[in-house]
Amino acid sequence: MRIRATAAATLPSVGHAADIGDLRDIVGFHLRLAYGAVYRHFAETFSHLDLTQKQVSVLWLVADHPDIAQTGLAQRMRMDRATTMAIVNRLEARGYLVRGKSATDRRKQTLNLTDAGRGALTVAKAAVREHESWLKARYTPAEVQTLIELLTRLHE
Amino acid sequence: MRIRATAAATLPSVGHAADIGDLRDIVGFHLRLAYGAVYRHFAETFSHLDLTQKQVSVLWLVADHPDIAQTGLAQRMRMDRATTMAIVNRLEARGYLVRGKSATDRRKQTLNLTDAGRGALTVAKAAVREHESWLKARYTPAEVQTLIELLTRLHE
DNA sequence: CGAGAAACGTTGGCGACACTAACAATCATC
DNA sequence: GATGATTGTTAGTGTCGCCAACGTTTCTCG
Repeated sequence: MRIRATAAATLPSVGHAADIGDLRDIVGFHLRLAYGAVYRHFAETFSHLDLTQKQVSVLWLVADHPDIAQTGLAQRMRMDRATTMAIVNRLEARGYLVRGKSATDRRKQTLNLTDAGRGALTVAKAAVREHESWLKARYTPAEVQTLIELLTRLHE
Repeated sequence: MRIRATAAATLPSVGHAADIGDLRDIVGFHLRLAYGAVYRHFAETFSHLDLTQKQVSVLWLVADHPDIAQTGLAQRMRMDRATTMAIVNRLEARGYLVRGKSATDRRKQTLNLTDAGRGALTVAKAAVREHESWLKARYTPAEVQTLIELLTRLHE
């Protein structure tokens, strides 16, 4: 991700009146914009950690599921096997997790966090909480539940 | 995007029981999964057209706003100027839109659809309708409204 | 049991995008 | 009229999604 503390925005600021016509009725359009906004804020919040959403999710899942295989990760995150490889490689190179041999199935490998990985995850979780409260600030608790419920129907 | 009619999925199918632990409470996580699911379905629906969400959105917006400048597009779609360039270049290369000189401001350029672009948009809009009904099939009309409303708060 | 099918990890390649950084031309403003 | 901002542009980097193909290992089924 490589986020700098940066200035020099090339992203034109929107003066709050950009009409988008019929596009306003397209759920997919709003989903994309919302995703983009959240993605950007996440990147900001994590600029000091140099971690992406994906990377944090992987650390998180590996912590929750020791000895998980790459395929398990891929399933839970709806990722391609190849993409999973790339992410695991990156995290392994940074010393946040290690691959091991599976005892039960020699095709598989186990994934586990290192101490450094656990440390990074702890810091990352704090940042996630911050990010989430930025996000949730626009909603009542009930609305948050509704939103999660509605989004879940989309990916289940 | 380059979508083939394809077989040979490298994306492991998920057997509907993938537990994700605490991650279940993270709005951002659901948003990412939902976005991914919608993105994938969109790509499928548009495989015969070879158009991405972004490209369709740009065609749509240019049709609604003749003579719009690239900055206008970028604002409405929350895109980087550089990214906007890339997309406009692609669409121009395919003969779907043309750049022209602005009469009022010689820094700006006007964007307009060609006949081919209008034709593509017409077909694309039909595909969008199909895509949207796939998406909306999981919701009541009221829920659709709620979802749009909640998502809008995230990007406005 | 043994052969073929399936799963797992791996690699390489392509395309889409986001973001940065820097530049020239053109306004806008004082 | 000089200064600073805006617009389009190019170039580069990094993330990620998907496909294709391969070797190893396991499963399935005749």
